[in-house]
This record gives sequence, C-alpha cells and structure tokens, in this order.
Amino acid sequence: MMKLKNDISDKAVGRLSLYRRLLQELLENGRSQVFSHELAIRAGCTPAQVRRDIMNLEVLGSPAKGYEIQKLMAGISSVLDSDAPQKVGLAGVGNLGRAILAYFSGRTPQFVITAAFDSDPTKVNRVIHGCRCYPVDELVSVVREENIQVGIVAVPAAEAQQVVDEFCRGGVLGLMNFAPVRVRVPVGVYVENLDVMAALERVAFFARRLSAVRGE
Amino acid sequence: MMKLKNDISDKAVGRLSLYRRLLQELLENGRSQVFSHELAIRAGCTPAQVRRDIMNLEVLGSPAKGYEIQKLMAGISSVLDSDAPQKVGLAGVGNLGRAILAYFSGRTPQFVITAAFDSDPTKVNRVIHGCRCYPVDELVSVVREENIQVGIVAVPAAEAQQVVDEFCRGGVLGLMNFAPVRVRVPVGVYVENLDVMAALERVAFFARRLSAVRGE
DNA sequence: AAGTGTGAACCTCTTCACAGCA
DNA sequence: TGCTGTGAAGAGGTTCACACTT
Repeated sequence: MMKLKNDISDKAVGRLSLYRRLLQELLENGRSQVFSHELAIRAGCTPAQVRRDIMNLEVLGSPAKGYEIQKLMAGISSVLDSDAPQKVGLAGVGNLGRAILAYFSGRTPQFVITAAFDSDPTKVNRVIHGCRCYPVDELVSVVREENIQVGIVAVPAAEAQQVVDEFCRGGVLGLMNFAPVRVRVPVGVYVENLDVMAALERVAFFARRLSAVRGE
Repeated sequence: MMKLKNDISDKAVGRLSLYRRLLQELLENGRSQVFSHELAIRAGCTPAQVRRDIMNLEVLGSPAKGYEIQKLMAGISSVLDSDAPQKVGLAGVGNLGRAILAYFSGRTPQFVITAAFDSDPTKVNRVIHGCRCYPVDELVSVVREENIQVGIVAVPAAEAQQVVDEFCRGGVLGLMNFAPVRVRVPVGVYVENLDVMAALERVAFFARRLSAVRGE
C-alpha cells in the first residue's frame, strides 16, 4: 500500500490558497522574493507555520534571499490545481448564488462555474454572470454530461439534501454546502460546510468573552 | 485570578449552534427527548463528541430517556446568547450583503442587523430586507450611537481593511470577514474569516485526492 | 547577523473505554 | 441492556529551538 504523496492537512491546504493570493499581490507590487516572516504577517500566522506549510511544496528558500515568489506560486499550483481547469456546478441562483457567480466569474483560471441550476422559471435558460442557468430537473444530466466534479449548494435548507443527492448521482467528487444543515453523502464524496450562522454565533460569543476579560 | 467559566473551544461553540438548530427541528417534529447518538448522526459527528459538548452546558441526561430537548436548548442559549439581542452592522450591500440580510432578517431573535452600509449612492437611505442602509461615511458614528458590537464585512478585498478599521473605531468587539484577505485589528477584537476561495480550493483538492484513492 | 529546514515538545481537540445508573 | 459522564489515551496541528547556510 503506497502512501499518498499528497498528505497535506485540511488547514494547510486552506493556508496555501491564501498564500497564493498574498504572493500574487506581492508580485504585482514588484517583489520577487519573500521571507517567511513577511508572509506570516500578511497571513496572520507565525513564520514557523509558513515554513512548515512550504515544506509541503518542493521549494527551497535561502537564508539570504528568502523564497522566490514565482517558485512558491508554481509549487502551490502544482499541489492545489488539477491539470485542467476544474468544472464547478452551482445550485441556487438567489442572492448568495449570484454573489458566488460574480466572485468566481473569470477571476479564477483553476475553477470555472460551468452550470448553474435553479427552480425559478424566471431564472432558467438565462445567462447570469457568464454562466448558463438550467432548471434543477436537469442537474443530474448536465453534471454528468459536462463532467462537473464539484458542486456548490446555495439553496434553502429544506432543499439542500435533495440537491446534494442529485449532485452525487451526477457524479461530483466534492461539495461546498452553504445551507445551514448537515447533508448525507455517499463515501468518496468530500463535503465542506460553510455554516454562516454558526460562524456568526462564534463571533458574538468570543467577542462577548473578550470584552468581559477586558472589562475585569 | 478567577478562571473564566466560559472556557469553551471555538469548534465546540460552532457545534452548539448547529445542535440548537437540529433540536429546534426535532421539537417541531413533536420530539421532547433525544439521545446523543441521534444528535450525532444529524450533526455528522460522534456520540462521544455530542456528550463532550453537552458537558459545557449545565444539563444532565438520563440513560433511559437521553436529554430533554427543552433543557438542552435552554442550556445552549444561556451559553451562546447575550442577555439582550446582539446588534450587528453589515458593510457592503452587494449580492453577498443582501444574501446575508435576507438570511438573518427576522429569523434570529439573538441577532439583529441594525444597520447596513454601502458607498453606492443608489443604495443608501433605502431600507433593504427591513434594514436601513447608511453611507459608509457614517459607519463609525452609527456603530457608536447604536452600540453595534459585531460587524460583518462583505465588501470587495480592496476596501476590507478600511471598513474594518472603521468598525473598530466605532467600537465593535467582533468581526466576520468575507473578504478574501486577512485584516489587522487591535487586540481585544475577535475576527472570524470566512474564506470562500480557500474553502473551494480545499473541496477541489480533497475531492481529487479521494477520487485518486478510489481509482487505484 | 539573520533566515531556513526540521526534530521534538507542546497543546488542543477527538475518540476510546468503562464505571455508574435507570 | 443500553445510555450517560468522564478520565485517559490518541490524533492532529502548532510552536519551539537549534543546527545549518549565506
């Protein structure tokens, strides 16, 4: 049983994504090298954390010059990106869905939102932010035909499980779920929940606690 | 130095928020008791995890009947909620901002989005999803006057730091940041980043890896 | 002198395992 | 018998500390 080479932790992958954006910004400001402590301050973590994360890439730095930004970005891409741009399907073209479409529209070479789905007849068969909107009935067939591998769930809680089931029947490998519920998926499908309600409750809780500490 | 009673972990707070929603649903289905394994399956975690989390509340279950749902919900509320409904300010009334307004509008007694802010003159001084929209220039003063304690940042990356600075000058204790950058805040302010880009990259990465394992 | 690469310590969160109980 | 409550073990992630490099 060969051990997978890509044994990078969940959190590390998220940080690599962030580093890449920070590096892009540095590059645009004319920089070509960077030290771990510079990236750390921008990413809000420690220099040791940055160096650990870079150990996941096949990139070496030098004590004198730090890391070459181009090499770091190439290293991150070779880990995070697949060979071809990855096709993404979006279920739910409400405010959130449109925000997601606008956000990814054209800006990300590694992802293309290939198809959107909605049950509202006034939305289907229109093109929104450059993306064709299909009726949900066609979700399974479009996902299968287009070979869409990642699904984004931006529908109300009550419809989430059904949409997830259809994405899975269409053959997606991963799902990003914005609905405030937990969904069931077959083994072999990866789910990431973005629970905004829980996040806001965390903020409120820790904000209150911090202020209590300050006030004492 | 008295130890704080509320020493609950970040993740536990997020799960308590989820449990509360699941319990509400059970209650609506006529249930009055629940076992840890039932909650676990709905929350996507283990029964042991659920019981650990419940140890943070002052609620006891019985081996025969499990936990009383009403008591659990009261316990969660006494930990998560502040005495009065918490006031929240929202910066950025684009698609994402409107989705957030729609989502929290009226549905959550513990949070009220009291004020929204935008720089677009066609949006200011209108009422959107029941929330008054002010010009960003007034952010600091409105936040201060209304005693808003939590800020949501739903503006483009380039404007995020400025909006955060203003929220902090207005005196917020916590921030939820949807912009794809890390922001600097004074000590005593809690920040939660919801990095959608990083989340999508995680999904794509682990989906690809799962499928590689399956395919071998 | 200052920064990288990394073994080891540390810390946090999760799961196990079992005593106690209805 | 089957579940709760929890000490203890385990897993995972972060930080320390230092040899090595320029």
